[in-house]
Amino acid sequence: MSIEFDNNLPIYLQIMNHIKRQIVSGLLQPGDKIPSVRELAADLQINPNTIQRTFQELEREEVVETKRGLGRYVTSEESKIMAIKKEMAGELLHQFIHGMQELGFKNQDIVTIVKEAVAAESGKDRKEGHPDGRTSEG
Amino acid sequence: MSIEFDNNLPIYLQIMNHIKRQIVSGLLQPGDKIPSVRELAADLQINPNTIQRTFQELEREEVVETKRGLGRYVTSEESKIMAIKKEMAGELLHQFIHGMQELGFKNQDIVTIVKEAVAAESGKDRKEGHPDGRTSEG
DNA sequence: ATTAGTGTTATAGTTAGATAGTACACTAGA
DNA sequence: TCTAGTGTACTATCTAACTATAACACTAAT
Repeated sequence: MSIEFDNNLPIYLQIMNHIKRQIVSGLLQPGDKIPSVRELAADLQINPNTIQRTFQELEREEVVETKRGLGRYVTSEESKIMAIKKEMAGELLHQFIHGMQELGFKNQDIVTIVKEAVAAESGKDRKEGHPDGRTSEG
Repeated sequence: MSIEFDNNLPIYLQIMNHIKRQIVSGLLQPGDKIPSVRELAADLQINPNTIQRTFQELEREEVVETKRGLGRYVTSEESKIMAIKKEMAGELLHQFIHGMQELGFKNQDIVTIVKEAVAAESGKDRKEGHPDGRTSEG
C-alpha cells in the first residue's frame, strides 16, 4: 500500500479516508482483517502512534472492530458500510457542486463539465478494451 | 464577510481560497481594493499575522498586488484570473471524479448523480422565483 | 511458561499554524 | 509637520500533529 500525502491535511485523517474508501469500494470486505498497527506503520513509513490514532478514530466511527491481542477487523454491519459510502459520496458531491457554483459555474455548466470529463476517461478506457461505446455527447 | 472554517485545514489556506473564489467569480473585480490586513483580521476575528500570511501567499501566486502604504489590489491581468479559475475548477473536478471512482461508482453513475443533484437544486430555485423552467431531466 | 504477534499507554521532543503584542516604514491628506 | 491608514517585521507563547522510544497487556500456539 502507498498513499500520496497532502501536507495540508493531517496524516491520520488521510489514512482514515484511505481505509474507508477501501472498505466502501469492496476492496476490504466485511469481517476482513486489516493490517496491524506496526505493520501499517512500517508499510507507510509512519509512526505507529499515528497509525494507532487512525485506527482509534476508525473504531469510534464503528468502521472497524478491535479484538485485543488479535487484531482489527472491518465491521460486519453492511448497513454501516453503506451509510459511510453515502456520507462520503454526499460530501464529495456537495464539495464539488458548491465549489463550482462559488467559482461562478451554472448548474448546466457543471453537468456538461462532468459529462465531458467522463467522456474523456471513457475514451482512454476504450483503448484498454473497455466495452462501452457511448461518448456522452455534449 | 464570514467563513465557515474547517479545523482540519490551515486557516490561511481557507481564507486564500475564499478570496480567490471571490475574484474568480467576479465578486471582486480586477483592480479592486481588497480589505487591509487589520480590517480583515478584525472582520474574521483572526490574528493579523495570519491574514498577513494569507495575503503574502496570494501575492506569491500573483493574484493580488501590493502598493505599500496604500493597500492591496486584485491583479489586473484577467488571463491570470482565468488561469486560476481553470486550475481551481480542475482540482474540484478531479477530486470529485477520482474520489467517486475510489468509492466504487462507475462513470455513468457519477454523471447521473450530478444530474440529479442539479435537478434537485433547480427545483428549489423555482420556488424562489428563479426564471428558469428547465428541470434537467434524467 | 515461553514466544510471537497483537492492541495500548506513556513520556519526551520537533514542527507548523495560530495567537498576542509591539514596533517600524510608507503614503496620502489635512 | 502631523495624523490616519496602510504594509512589514519581530519576539514570545500556545497547541495540534507527528515522531522516537519504551513499556505494558492480551491472545494463540508451542
